[in-house]
Amino acid sequence: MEKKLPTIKEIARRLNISASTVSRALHDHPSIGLRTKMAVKKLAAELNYEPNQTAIFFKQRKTFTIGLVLPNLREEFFSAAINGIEDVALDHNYIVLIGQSHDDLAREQKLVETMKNHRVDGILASISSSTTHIEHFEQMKNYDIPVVFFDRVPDAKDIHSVSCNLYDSSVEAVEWLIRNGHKRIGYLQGPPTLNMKHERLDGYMEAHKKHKLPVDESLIVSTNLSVEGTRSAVDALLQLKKRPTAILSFNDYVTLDAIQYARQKKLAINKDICFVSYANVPVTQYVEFPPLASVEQFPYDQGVSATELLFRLIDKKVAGQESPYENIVLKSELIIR
Amino acid sequence: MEKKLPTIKEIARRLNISASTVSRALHDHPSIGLRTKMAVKKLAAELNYEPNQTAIFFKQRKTFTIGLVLPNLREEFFSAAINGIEDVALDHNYIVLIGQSHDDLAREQKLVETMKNHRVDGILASISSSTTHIEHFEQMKNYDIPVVFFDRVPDAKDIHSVSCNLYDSSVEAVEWLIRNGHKRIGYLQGPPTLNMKHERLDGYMEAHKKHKLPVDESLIVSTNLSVEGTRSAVDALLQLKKRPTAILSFNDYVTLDAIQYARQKKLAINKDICFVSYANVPVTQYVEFPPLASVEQFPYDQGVSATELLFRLIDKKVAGQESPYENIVLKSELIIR
DNA sequence: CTGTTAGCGCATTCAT
DNA sequence: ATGAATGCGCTAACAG
Repeated sequence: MEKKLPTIKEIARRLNISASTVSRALHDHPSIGLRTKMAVKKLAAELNYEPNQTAIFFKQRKTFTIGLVLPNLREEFFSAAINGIEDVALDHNYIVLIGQSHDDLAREQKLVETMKNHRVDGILASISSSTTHIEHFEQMKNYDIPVVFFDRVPDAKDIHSVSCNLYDSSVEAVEWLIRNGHKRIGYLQGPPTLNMKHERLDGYMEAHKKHKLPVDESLIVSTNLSVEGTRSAVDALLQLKKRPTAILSFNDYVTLDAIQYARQKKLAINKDICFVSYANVPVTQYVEFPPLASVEQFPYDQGVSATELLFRLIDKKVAGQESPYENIVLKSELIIR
Repeated sequence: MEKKLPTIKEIARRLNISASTVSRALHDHPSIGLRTKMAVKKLAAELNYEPNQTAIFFKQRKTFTIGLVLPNLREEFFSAAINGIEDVALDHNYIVLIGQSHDDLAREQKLVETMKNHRVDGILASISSSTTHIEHFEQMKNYDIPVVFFDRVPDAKDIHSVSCNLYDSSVEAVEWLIRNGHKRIGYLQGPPTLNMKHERLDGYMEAHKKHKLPVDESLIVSTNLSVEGTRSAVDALLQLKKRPTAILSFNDYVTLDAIQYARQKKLAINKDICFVSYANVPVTQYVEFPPLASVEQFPYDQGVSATELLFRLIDKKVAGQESPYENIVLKSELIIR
């Protein structure tokens, strides 16, 4: 049975006044007689009247909803980011529509499309590893839906973004390894789509340069982030005649797989081979051999910052102003255990 | 600058026909002349016309949105559940509004309220550990918004739910410990709000009974799931004159904290003390001393099942039928490493 | 085959 | 101080 919620009209009918009077009374409009105002409020309370937000959204052409598109929620990095996003959104009386791309471009496109259909007021996105172009996001300009990328930011101009600068920490991480006596340091990078800014690699190079260490190209390998991809990449490093004594790797998840594999290959972790990584996810505290150091990327703060930026864009949009592209860069921090 | 998207009216105006004709043409209504139909479709394509879904939602009194309220996303259990939920939702062309209660009743209430304001078509919920009543969910009946609880299901009648039966697996888990020679088995339970069905405890008792082992009340302790809560609970067990040789504990997260604490206390894990747990979360594969066994609760399947049930309720609602309360119970499974 | 009318729930402009 | 009229974008009942 469809229940019928009381509407402003129903109240008007019962009181023999017009709907607009009811509307104004409810909004404490100054030019409403106290008597009628009281009567309206009283009846509204009795009937448990609540304005139908969807009607209001429809009229105002706003939904008080933001869309969040990200690769997955499994990684603690993203769930931490959501905490920041949700906190800011709730402060603004907004709520979050969520969608996981599972690193699949087609799914990401479908999600963006669906969110557009729902007329979200803005979109936050961290792109999938298979995202080779961002037309689906750029389309949003036609609908006046601002998009802010965070963490996994595409290599494009004319976008808004929030991310951590990994260059400095990368230099620092590699220098730390060098100071600890390592001379052959492998670099296990992620898939090309996620390496577009080369910050990690540039940092790796710079540290070598500063310490006058030659860079051996064969020490640089890639994984698509899958367990198998990581294993074969690590395998390539271990097969080398002169194998590395340390590996800088894309993120903690990859590193855990890498460490597991190295152990299977009977290497003594932190002795035969050391690992330094990115993300600094909390679960690593429970594992036997966590990376010796990891670059904290402050997911919560990125989430907060991205969402705040998005709200600035939304506010400007309703004010009819153009916004210059903003690319906020936060600092990262090397955490040594 | 507010862009103006083409509307059905605009098309009508340009073609000097009525809006309803345009609407029908776009929907391939049978009784529309081929010529006008083509003309409409052609112009619509040229203008990149897309129906304004929010208007349609408004008219149909549906939002194609479901609300998901859960304690947090950090636990892999919940993020796995979301995968199931999202997959089913997307199949139905629905999208998911998300909200984390962070185990705070007030926040849970606010989230439910907000989702109601957004007129979600249904709500999926896993209650917070501080949820002592469910009035805020029951209120949803007044708005014809069906609610399905999953995993953390409140102890109430007249609700819909999907959960795992933990009784059998609990018996099995404890019996497994007993068969492995343990005679004093501690039980580290969660907060009272999450133990309402006592399935774990009943199973624990039953296994003792079957094997004619006495149950020592002092072996049963509780944690509020915080690290400190878990530590002091474990501490209580370790302080006992006759300390347990094994502990059955609320879930893997609690267990990881418990194990960490036991190690700090210089106990040899799996020798001085063994752990068996619930949830079987994947991260445990990376840790040095995972629980020896864990009860798989199939979060993905729970998510799928709960969402399917929710859609059945939504469909019946639009068909104007009453639905009997459904409480789906899935099997759990003890996974031994 | 197509147009006219009405209405979803609300806010707002223009009258009175 | 209040009511009538209008419109947001779309669909559908009713009329030709």
